[in-house]
Amino acid sequence: MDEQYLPATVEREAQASWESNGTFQAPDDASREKFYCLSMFPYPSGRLHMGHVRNYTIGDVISRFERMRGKNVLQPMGWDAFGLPAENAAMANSVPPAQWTHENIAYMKVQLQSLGFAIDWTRELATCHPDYYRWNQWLFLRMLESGIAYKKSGVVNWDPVDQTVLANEQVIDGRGWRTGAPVEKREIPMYYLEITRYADEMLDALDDLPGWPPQVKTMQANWIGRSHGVRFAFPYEFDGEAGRLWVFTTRADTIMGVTFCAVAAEHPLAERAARDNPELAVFIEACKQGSIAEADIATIDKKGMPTGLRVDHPLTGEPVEVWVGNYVLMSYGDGAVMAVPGHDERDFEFALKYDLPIRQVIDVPGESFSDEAWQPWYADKERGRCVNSGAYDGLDYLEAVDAIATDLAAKELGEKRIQYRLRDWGISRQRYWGCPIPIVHCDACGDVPVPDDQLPVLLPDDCVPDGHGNPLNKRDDFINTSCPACGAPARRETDTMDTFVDSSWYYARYCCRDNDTAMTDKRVDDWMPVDQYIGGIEHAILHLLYSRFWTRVMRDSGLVSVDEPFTNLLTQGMVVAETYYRDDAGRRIFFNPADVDVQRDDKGKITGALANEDGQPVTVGGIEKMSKSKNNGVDPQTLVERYGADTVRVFTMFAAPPEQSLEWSDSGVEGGYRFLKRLWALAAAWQAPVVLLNGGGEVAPATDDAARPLRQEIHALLQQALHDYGRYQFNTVISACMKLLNLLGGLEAGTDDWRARVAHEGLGILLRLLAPVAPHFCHHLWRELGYGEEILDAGWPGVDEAALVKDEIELVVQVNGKLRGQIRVPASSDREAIEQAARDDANVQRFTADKVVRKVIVVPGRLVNLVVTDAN
RNA sequence: GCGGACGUGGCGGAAUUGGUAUACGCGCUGGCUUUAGGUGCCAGUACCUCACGGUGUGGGAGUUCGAGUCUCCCCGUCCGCACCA
Repeated sequence: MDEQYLPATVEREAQASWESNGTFQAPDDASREKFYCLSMFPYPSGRLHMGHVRNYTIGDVISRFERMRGKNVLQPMGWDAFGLPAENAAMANSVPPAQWTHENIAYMKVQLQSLGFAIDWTRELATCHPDYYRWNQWLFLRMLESGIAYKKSGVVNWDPVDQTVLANEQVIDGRGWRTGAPVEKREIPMYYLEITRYADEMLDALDDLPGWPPQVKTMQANWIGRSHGVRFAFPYEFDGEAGRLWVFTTRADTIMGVTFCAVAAEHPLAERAARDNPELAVFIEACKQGSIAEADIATIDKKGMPTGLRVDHPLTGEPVEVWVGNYVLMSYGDGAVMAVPGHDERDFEFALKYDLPIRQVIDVPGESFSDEAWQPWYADKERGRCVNSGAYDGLDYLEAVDAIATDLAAKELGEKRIQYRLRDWGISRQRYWGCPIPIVHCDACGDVPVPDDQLPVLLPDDCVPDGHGNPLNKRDDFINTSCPACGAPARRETDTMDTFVDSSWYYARYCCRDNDTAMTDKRVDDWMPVDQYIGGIEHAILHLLYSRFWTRVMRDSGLVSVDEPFTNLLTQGMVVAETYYRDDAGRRIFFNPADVDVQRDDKGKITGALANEDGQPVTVGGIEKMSKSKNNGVDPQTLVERYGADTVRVFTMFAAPPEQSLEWSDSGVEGGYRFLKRLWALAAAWQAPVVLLNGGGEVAPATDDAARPLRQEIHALLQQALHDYGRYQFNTVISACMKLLNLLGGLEAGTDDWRARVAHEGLGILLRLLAPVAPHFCHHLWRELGYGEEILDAGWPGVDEAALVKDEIELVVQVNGKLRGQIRVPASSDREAIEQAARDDANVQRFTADKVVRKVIVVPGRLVNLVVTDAN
């Protein structure tokens, strides 16, 4: 074998071998134990970034690990190929999004292959392909039939200059990103999916997902936001016209503290009041400025204006002023809220600002009410009792809510109600590069679904967006069609679907990608659910919730038999790196980490950095997520070319556990490379004796006494590595591999038989442990040293329990919890013997001599703690 | 604003889940090898102290024989918020 580790050669050969043997094609064989390992598919943005490399390396390590444990592993890959960036690139380069997307896919596929991922490429799919998106359309039509899909008006960001709908991302500080014009909210008709129909089921099912991180489940539960409360109405009569202002509250017990109501700017009452109140009309118009993003709405200055209208308190009949509030959302509940400034912080601030009355109606133990000192204390449901509330005085939360709901119901003005924060999913996008919504608009028949036999509605692939609306609207060949119902000339819907639709079921399609007559088939049930799903924490809510919803819709349509798509979920951390910059005439210029030289003091502490181009200092700007704007990204391609894929994989897995953020470090990569080179050198040095042993059939482990301590350590490290593989903590797996190498490093394998056997056993274990992480490297050495043909099929190493047995154990001795000594005792020692040995230790006696031992704690295998006090 | 995380040497991180804090790697210091080296190898490296010993896991309190780990309060950083994917 080569004395030198040449990654390019090793990796080329290994990849060619896997390719020609079809090693990673997962057979549809339901008789074998399956493992479906899935990483979130990439958006084909152009080149792989380190976040992709990390995501797919984690998935690949798990796939190879499960395969070596004997499972039939499916690891597919595809492309989330519709989306906004392709339209932006089209505008910048005058290239159709389709062409740009396909070129990116071709390039990134080569990159993925160069990293040696164990992917079954025969199942590759792209969501922009008609074979895929036709099933989006087909299932959408089923949802229309079942009523899950429906049409209603929704609010979008509108750029009045470009006359186009903007994504939240395209709104910067309330203005359109290209025009700088203040963005307006505009209502348009859209299609919605009734995800709220599954709100209860999806919420309750979270308890049955033990393989999901608790924080993700908490986030989903909060997002669904099931709350128990009362929906009730304030009756009114204006100019002889009677009506009801409906609101929802979870704090019906505070209803007697209502001092005003607030409605959204789009609320009918606001519009009515504005008819003869120009000032209010101006205010309402102002409220309609700005983006629809909830984060923006929630952080704006809370402003309001009185409508001059008064409604009646449903229980007391007192008049209650109605205000318009810019913080009230029309899309949530009924677009109106009751305000109880005495017991709600936001209402309290609003009341102070506009000098509205504040009334205490809940007793707050230990707090006294006064206008100056009152802190709006959101009375604890367990403790607060009603005061100043007439008939409800003295009732606790539950009693008060019951009594008030009963009284409201008697007047037919309200009832208890369960409400969700979750809103139905609006899927219409006024964009070109997406899946067409299969609807035809006919003057006579209205909105007519496209019949199944006319699917797919093909998206023209040669449009070039120009930033002024959806280019499909200018494509007569797309728009003009005939009505499927009456045959008259009609127009196609030009809205496309949210790209979250595409990503809501791709995991199922991998299982039956070649089926051109049905969305799913039996093979989907054989592979599903996904055993391990891996992706960024940023998808914790939306993508995962939509996928859980879509799976249930498919289940209820008889397309899959599972309830949940993903049994286990791993949310990987971000890839971050140091930033470097200079401020130049008000502009901040960022330097790539590869283009600066870091300065350190004698202790290795960073003192500054110099730019390579001119040797002048740059500012060290802190650790940030790798991004184009901060120019702190590292190109995986360059690294693979310099060090090989295995080194990149080793570093990526070693630098941090999968869930934590991973900080980039050039010297850390060097460390990974050094490790592989040292291991290679060891294998080269041991080649002769190991190959000799492997040539003679089954190799028995060394039984000599001299081998015992080494074998004990080898198997202890193996045990730790197996434990950490089991919990997917790969950084400590690699740590164990490094320790194994350090341990084996001093062994002269060629000098006698027991050393050769220990070397053979240790190296065999090490190569298999490392194989999922550095697959090309281990594949190569496994063959070179004669262990066998394919390390993937070599079987997973197991701990030799007999080798772990120790004659003597070490224990530490504490006195009052402080470390005072170490003792060695026979492993068979009982509690008394251990305690006596601890008391006898010379250094321990220094600290116990003039004290009284009150208590002795013996933790087997770990420590002895002597609790002492002064003699008196 | 709401929701969810995180905080340990100069740095990334470890701590078998309440039991020796800092494993492994990087960096740094010193030495050896090499024609040379940005290669390789060896040793040292939390802080204070000559030492005995003491201190130390963002800050403050608490539970415990024992807390990085559990509880409460505070500070800081990061992620998501429905049209980025």
